[in-house]
Amino acid sequence: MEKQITIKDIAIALNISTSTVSRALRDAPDVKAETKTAVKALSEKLDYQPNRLALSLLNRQTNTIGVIIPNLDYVLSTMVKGIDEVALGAGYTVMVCQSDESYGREMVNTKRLLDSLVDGFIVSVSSETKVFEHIKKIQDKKIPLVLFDRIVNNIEAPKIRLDNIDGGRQATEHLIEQGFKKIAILAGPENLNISNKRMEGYLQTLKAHGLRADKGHMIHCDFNQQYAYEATKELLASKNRPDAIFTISDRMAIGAMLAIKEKGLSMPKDIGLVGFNNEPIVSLVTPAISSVEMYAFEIGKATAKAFIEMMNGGNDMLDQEIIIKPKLFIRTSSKRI
Amino acid sequence: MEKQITIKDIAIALNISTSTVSRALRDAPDVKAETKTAVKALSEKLDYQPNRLALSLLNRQTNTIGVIIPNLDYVLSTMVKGIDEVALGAGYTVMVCQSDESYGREMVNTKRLLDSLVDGFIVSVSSETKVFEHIKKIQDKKIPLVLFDRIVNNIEAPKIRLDNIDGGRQATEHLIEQGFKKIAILAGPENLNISNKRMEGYLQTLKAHGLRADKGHMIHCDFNQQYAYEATKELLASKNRPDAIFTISDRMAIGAMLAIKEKGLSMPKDIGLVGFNNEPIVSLVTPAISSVEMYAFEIGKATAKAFIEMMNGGNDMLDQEIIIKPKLFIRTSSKRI
DNA sequence: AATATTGCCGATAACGTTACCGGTAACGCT
DNA sequence: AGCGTTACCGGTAACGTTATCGGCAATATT
Repeated sequence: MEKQITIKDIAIALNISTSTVSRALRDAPDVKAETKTAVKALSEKLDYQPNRLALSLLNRQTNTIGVIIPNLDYVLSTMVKGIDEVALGAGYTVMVCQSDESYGREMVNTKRLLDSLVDGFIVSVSSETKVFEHIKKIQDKKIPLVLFDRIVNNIEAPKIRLDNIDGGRQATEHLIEQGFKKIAILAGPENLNISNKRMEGYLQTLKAHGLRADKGHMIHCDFNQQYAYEATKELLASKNRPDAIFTISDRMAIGAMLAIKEKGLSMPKDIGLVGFNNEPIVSLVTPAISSVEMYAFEIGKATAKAFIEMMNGGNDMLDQEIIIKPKLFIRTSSKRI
Repeated sequence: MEKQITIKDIAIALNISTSTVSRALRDAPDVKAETKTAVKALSEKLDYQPNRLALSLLNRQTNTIGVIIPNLDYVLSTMVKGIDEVALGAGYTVMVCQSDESYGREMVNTKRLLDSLVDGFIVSVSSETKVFEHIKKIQDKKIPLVLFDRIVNNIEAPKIRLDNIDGGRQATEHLIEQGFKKIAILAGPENLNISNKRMEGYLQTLKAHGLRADKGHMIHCDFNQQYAYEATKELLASKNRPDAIFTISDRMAIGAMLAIKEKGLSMPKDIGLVGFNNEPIVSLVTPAISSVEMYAFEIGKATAKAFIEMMNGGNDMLDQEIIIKPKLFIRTSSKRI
């Protein structure tokens, strides 16, 4: 709010031109050593900081990345941390905007950042988003875009994501190995890609082992422990009660656990349980819950790296898809043998 | 990256001056209606968006708030959500930078945002920060600053925080009421204000009830469940074993719970436990943990409101301190009667 | 001695926008 | 007819910075 120190101030004080000040500060070869030291000394003394707005206007780049995410839960926070780390190292500042799982908010955020404020976008779409015009608008303006985690298939951009099918496969495979026969799945909203992929892995694995996928054992519910709790209560009350539950998030696993305990059933004897994300919490509850680690921090770092590579002219990356392999951590909740 | 549409393009296309285009777009009174409609139609067609950088350079304001926080845990995420909501409504964009509890990162982030990128700061300092020159620098430049949650006392700025003493008091009072006599406290790093205040409430309450505060029952440890777990193991092994533990965060409470269970002790019979933050998780573990709700979302909203008020010329707010009252939620882990 | 090269620096334009000043034409008033 | 008023619009400067060009000495080259 105070008047900023500018190169003009320094120029006037030293009775030289702003051009020379600018050159001296950037150590250009055609400035007398004497002048350079004088300029540097004074700018140090006045605590001169170049105005990044002016530079951005001139260079048409802000060194800022717009990150749009649906919320700040454990997984996404961790991913953002990874993005942050790499971006900072490469000289970028990160602007994080939460869409709060709302399509409207996502659009508003995109529009705001689009007004020449960011050099590019890193986006994970909200679960509510079904139309992608705002995303395509980014690309129409030829602004670099990288998608991560919750990706959109029919958009041509570098994509960094977990191998969700494999995650679903590992969880299901493990439950089958442990002797569970009637494995239910608690999935997320119906149009949520990551959820559907995990379910795909689940279905593939059941089929591969000649097991039938019971329609009543495939539940879609909101990404939320309360819903998971209620859905599990229903599952446990149904006449074809499952003997294991695979939930596509740890929050949901904990909701399920609550319902299981309430029913007086024990894990893993009566019911096996496997979650997803491998949040720290799963090893702190009793019984500790098996869960699929998705390496969120690594995904974040890989995303930022892909973004930076793209900024450095990697337009050949448009069809690249980096797929991180998950890994199941087996704990008490599902370990029978 | 693509050439942006500017008022110049519109001016040339309509064969008028940029000044007129600018006025037409802003509905200035001295533009012919005919011209206005032509300008608006064309700018609509070309999808013209004003360049915020140019505007910011001109007006010396970016409509951006720099938010600096130590990490993105549950509490801070929730606070950021509150800040976001209010800021967005007031036309501000929020730039969130994590310092990762590191003094160095905090300084770097502050410096970056200071380069004429943000109109003001909303800061929660890292637990590692003991020197506040970077914060004072913000004020030297007369840039609005609001502190929240982890505040710094000897800086004159609006402060929004929880009544941490009262939180510590409520937790301790409750444990005493339930008949616990030897109440230990697991606190955070020694220079962390919020931790010290909660401990102050704890000490005050013990004293008020004529209870002695055992030095060995006051543990400082890192803000982290692993450390809490180990600290609790030691506590339980000591000859003067406490009969209740108050931890200043829920993460620590869960670490403590692990150690208690491992030792084969039961809550609340052998040991009472109270946490802080009231994260959703505490009601999902067994036993459910009593915890002090700190209304993080409200604190976030109040912070952003104070910030905006300050931007609108409220320099009289410099000594204002908004203090949110916490509320203990009693659950099984501490309920004896 | 004439020319070329080098070292150093200043002026200008540009990035996109708006505030401010000024100008022109048409019209109304005396 | 002469003046002021109104409606509308254009030109310029400014925000802070750097790229580009050009200029002027001093030195080096032939």
